[in-house]
Amino acid sequence: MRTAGQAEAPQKVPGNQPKTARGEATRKAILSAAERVIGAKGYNEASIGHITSEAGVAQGTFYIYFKTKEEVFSELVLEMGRLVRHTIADATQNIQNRLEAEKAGLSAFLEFVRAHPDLYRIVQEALFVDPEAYREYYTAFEDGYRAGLSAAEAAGQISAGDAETRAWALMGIARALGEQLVVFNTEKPIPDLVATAYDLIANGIKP
Amino acid sequence: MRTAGQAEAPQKVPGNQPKTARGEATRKAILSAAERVIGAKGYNEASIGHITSEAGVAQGTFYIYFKTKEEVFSELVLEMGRLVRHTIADATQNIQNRLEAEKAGLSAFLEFVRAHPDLYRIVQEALFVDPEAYREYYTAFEDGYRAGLSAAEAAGQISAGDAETRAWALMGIARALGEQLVVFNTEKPIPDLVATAYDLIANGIKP
DNA sequence: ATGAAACATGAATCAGTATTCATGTTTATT
DNA sequence: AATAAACATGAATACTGATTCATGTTTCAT
Repeated sequence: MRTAGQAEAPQKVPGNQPKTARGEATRKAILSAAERVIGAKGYNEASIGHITSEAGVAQGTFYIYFKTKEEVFSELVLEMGRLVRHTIADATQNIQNRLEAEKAGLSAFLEFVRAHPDLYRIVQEALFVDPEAYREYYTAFEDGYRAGLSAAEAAGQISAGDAETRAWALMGIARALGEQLVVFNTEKPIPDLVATAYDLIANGIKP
Repeated sequence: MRTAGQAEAPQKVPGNQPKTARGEATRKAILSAAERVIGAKGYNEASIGHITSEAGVAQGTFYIYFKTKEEVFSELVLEMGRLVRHTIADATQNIQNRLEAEKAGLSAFLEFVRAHPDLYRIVQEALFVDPEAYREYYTAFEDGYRAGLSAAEAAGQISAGDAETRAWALMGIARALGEQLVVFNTEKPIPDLVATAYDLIANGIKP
């Protein structure tokens, strides 16, 4: 475990790591069922019974792999964070110009959100179920974002301005548009959303 | 109703409207206690017992004024919506220039959020507890926002661009900065946040 | 002043559901 | 093929907490 290669937080030990292929598969099935069920019903309405029956295992099996209901939830939030950051990093890593990277990153984020609406809602709910995971999720983002903006400013690719506040504002834009897709089911195609947002981010709205 | 003047939604009948001054006071006490308790602990952790004891009344008294736990929650979300819209409308109504109005509105919003952190968290949680109230909250905002942007565009006060998407993006910025205050407890003074955000909104970040 | 409507009480009900556990079954190693 | 460790089961436990209700108390119109 602790996956050399990525090196994520080494703190808390998971309930139980599977030691055979069968166990591995069962754990994954439960995690994936939890994503769907919690994403759809919310944390409180989603019972262990719902999750295990969706996963096709007995109720007690859940506790072989997770200590508590909250633990599986936290794991989902962490996974969401890793996936999103990875997706965005992939989409932007070869782009030198910051403004172009901004556009590509936003687009990749929105595609991801549309493909994983459950994970999106789970992160929202983390504010109440697991506040620390929630803060970590956004703080990890903000760290990278701010660093990118500072570098771009130093390189003269963007104008001067407080990188931290800008990072939060830009994340807010992405989040709001993601919510359009997942919660409000807008008809607008992602490229249109990205185009409008990009124009706002690059040029502002002054005449 | 699309809000002529005040005229809020007349649809659903509340559990029970008080008919005496005493009842009025008790109902208000419960509602206010609910705001504090639910805001602090979240919907699920906040029990009726917590709320009534915070309000200084017996448990059964709750059900004289509210049919269910969910009903008091929904009422809080509605109240939050009314208050925020009212606050922003007040702060911007005498400002002709759209960009200036944007700045004043954002500032008023952030001050409000700082003064009512509980209400802010309650709206977030509505996505799971009462999704319809959540959508109404943001849709009501968006309606006004979009109309304002369209008018400003027609008047040549801002550049051309899709008003709906812009409205969502700008709301996203406000929301993200509000979260900075309430969830992440930033040290930055509100005027600094507003200044950075305003520069972004007006001019963008291109060099 | 008085009776009916409003309001208030808090103990009892009732249901849901997270978690545990005693008991089997499967897998991997020898 | 035998055995210990892993894995799986689902019924039983244990507890929480929303809602109800039978019984007072207060308010107010007459």
